[in-house]
Amino acid sequence: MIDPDGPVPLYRQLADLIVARIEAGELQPGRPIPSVSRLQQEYGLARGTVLHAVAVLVEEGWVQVVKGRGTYVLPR
Amino acid sequence: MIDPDGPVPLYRQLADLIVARIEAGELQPGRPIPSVSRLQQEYGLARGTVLHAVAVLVEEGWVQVVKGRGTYVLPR
DNA sequence: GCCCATTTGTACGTATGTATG
DNA sequence: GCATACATACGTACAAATGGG
Repeated sequence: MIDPDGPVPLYRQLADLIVARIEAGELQPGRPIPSVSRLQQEYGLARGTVLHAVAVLVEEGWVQVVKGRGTYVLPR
Repeated sequence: MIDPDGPVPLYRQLADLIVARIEAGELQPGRPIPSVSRLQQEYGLARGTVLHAVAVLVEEGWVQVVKGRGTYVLPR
């Protein structure tokens, strides 16, 4: 899934992966994506790296973050 | 503010700048200086460079670092 | 109102790889 | 070779918001 040795930064790879899961319909609008801790475990990444990926997704309009609750997929 | 082309290393320039802000009373004893991320943004520097500058300030007795909280101006 | 678990936000410490002068 | 600087990444710690019991 994620290639730690490739030229693409891990946070970018993770962001792309989540987008793919959204586009595949696995993660649906209005529903939360896995929590930061969950993503950390799932992909074996550090917290900072996951947060970086989420920040990218917010910037690109894929998700919306609600502090204390979760990160939600936006409608398209 | 900071001159990337001058002979003075950026971390040294930043350290001097923060000292100036302390001496001007803008940053007060017992209060935190801007975070590493904040300083990165404010001055357009890399994380490592900011950390280097903070390390200099610690060495010179200007500030005290508290992990997870911030970097505080010491009383003089 | 109070505690507690969950979740996101912020922050510092350290390390590695790359590039430049 | 060395110092400087940037980007990335992991680790850890503390803070704030939410929701359930």
